[in-house]
Amino acid sequence: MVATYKDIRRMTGLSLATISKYYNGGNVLGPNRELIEKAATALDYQLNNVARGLRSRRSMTVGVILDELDSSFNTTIVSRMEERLREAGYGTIICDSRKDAEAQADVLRFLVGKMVDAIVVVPVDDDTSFLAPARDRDVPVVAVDRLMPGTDSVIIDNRAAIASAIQLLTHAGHTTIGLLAGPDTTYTMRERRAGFRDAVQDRTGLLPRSELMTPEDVSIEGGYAGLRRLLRLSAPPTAVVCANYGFTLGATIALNELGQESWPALVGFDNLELARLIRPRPTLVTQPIEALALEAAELVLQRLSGAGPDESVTITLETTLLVGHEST
Amino acid sequence: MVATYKDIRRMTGLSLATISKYYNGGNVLGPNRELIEKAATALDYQLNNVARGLRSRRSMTVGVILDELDSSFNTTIVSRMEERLREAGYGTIICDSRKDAEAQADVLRFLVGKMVDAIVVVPVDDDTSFLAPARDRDVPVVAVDRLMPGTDSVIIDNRAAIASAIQLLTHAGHTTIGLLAGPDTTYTMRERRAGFRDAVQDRTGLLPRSELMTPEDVSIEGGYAGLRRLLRLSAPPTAVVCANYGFTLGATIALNELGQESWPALVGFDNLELARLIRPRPTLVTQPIEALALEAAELVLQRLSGAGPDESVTITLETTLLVGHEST
DNA sequence: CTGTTAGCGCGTTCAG
DNA sequence: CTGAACGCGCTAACAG
Repeated sequence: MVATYKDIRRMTGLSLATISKYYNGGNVLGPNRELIEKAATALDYQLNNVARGLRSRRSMTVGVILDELDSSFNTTIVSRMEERLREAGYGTIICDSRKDAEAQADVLRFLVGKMVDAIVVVPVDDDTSFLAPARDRDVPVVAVDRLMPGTDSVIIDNRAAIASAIQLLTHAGHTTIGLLAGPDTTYTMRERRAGFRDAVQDRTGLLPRSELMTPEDVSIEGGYAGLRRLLRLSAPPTAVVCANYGFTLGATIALNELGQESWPALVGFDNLELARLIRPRPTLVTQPIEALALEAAELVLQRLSGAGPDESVTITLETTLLVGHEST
Repeated sequence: MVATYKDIRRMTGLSLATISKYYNGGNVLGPNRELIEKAATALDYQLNNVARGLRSRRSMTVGVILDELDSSFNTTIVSRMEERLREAGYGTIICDSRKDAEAQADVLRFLVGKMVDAIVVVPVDDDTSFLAPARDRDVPVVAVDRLMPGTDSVIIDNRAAIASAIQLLTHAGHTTIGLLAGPDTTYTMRERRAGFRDAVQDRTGLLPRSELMTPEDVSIEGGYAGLRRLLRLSAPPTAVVCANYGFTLGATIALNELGQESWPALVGFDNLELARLIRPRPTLVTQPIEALALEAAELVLQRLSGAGPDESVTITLETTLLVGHEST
């Protein structure tokens, strides 16, 4: 049987209230503190967080919903966030929505039912209606990597990220540049495509032809097919920007299957580890993923402590451009 | 304010016991069921799992401790396990031990304090003493990818996995084969090295020279350095087996930096996605990672339901060999 | 089948 | 600073 306050009372003769105070930072006399500590170690006592949560209406857990778990971006987010939250005493319950909106709504309800104190989400798309159960119960929500109106968000400056890539490429003399990006249904892709269009117009004075920025499936396969399509155009691009990590992978696979002569310059996204594996070594738009995670964690903790403004907060971080070899 | 049984009682006139029975699968008369259902939707009622857990002594969460989160192996494990456990109503709290034994002991205590109903762990090393707090409180533990005496374990047949690789290579005429593996401090590496030694002796009649199987740091860098070392030997191997995914990556990076002529045959581990990216396309020992996760989840659920034998259970799964190109 | 009565382990009033 | 008493929301005996 697991020890409770009652067992400590039996050993120390103190009352439950005093013991409770000891564990909650109240003032307890020195001798009594020692009594409690001795009893606790003797009994191998451990606070019961469930009972505690019942009274204090806090489960000391936060829920994290990811659109996929098999991505280095999300893995880093979870790892860093979990570390920070645990430091603050919170457990992290993760759920994978598998990029499925219905599953996402399900797991949100699941988490709300689990009485999580807050929810962090990398959402499937821009639809925020699935958050209703959380809002109804005043469970704070923080979105990562998506700007969601009325919700705290931690994002990167997608337009600036793409613009930095375009600047590098135009500076190197490229005038026909292709983009591998997904459909405009998610904030991230919409911003990156818009950033591409604006930056190209800015630097060349012309809007990019639409065939240079046709939406692809958001997947490695999409990047693969997209790159091949771009190179088959009558006026193919001499440089290609990949709007995320999967596209970068897919495009690289396609390049590897082609003759070396026909390689366009490539600018990819994320994952430094990979850069060493790939020929040609791509230039990479590098997101501050760990910082993103930490900002999100801090935002959660701030909301949980009741601090922070009434309106929703948006934190925007900048990317850096890591220039590769053979690619510009 | 969130609704409780009392609110439902007020709306229906029924007693708390009846409402409880309704939510716990007891027999409740049709009209009463409807009354409760109507009240519940009107009040937007949701069961309070914390209160429930206090009575029933189950938090309906399981803790998962990973030695690292940034590995496709562990990511797949978590993703599949989480899915299955959620299906059964359990939340999954993850913790990253970052391959640090002390951190591992800390998070275990953290999870026990969070009243998790069971713990799944991919342990840092073979030392099981850190599990004591869980054992003391009768929290079932399942180890994944490590054989731990006295603990339920789900593992793969590491010796057979390596043997299948050696068989392929010797069949292709290789007689001098190198191994990239870590030190013998973890079960997995110990088994794979032993499997290598035995299989080579089996097929060639000779024990492999120790310089062909020197331990390397378990990392991409270790694989990189190890492959270069092997190729600089006076009698370098004509084929190399990589004992895990990181070594496979590192070795491939090293190969890419060398001239094509000097490539030995390579057999790697895991990650099919990667295979398409790499030249030469390696032969891969493929672990049934999803099956591993599902077996672990089922084992947990079985223990949670009180079933299963008194002794600890070991489940062993087989790997398959995915033969690549240009590599044998 | 339903209602009544006790708690689960802890935090929080209030007196003292 | 300490103790007694109550209740958080729910489940588990019992009666009826």
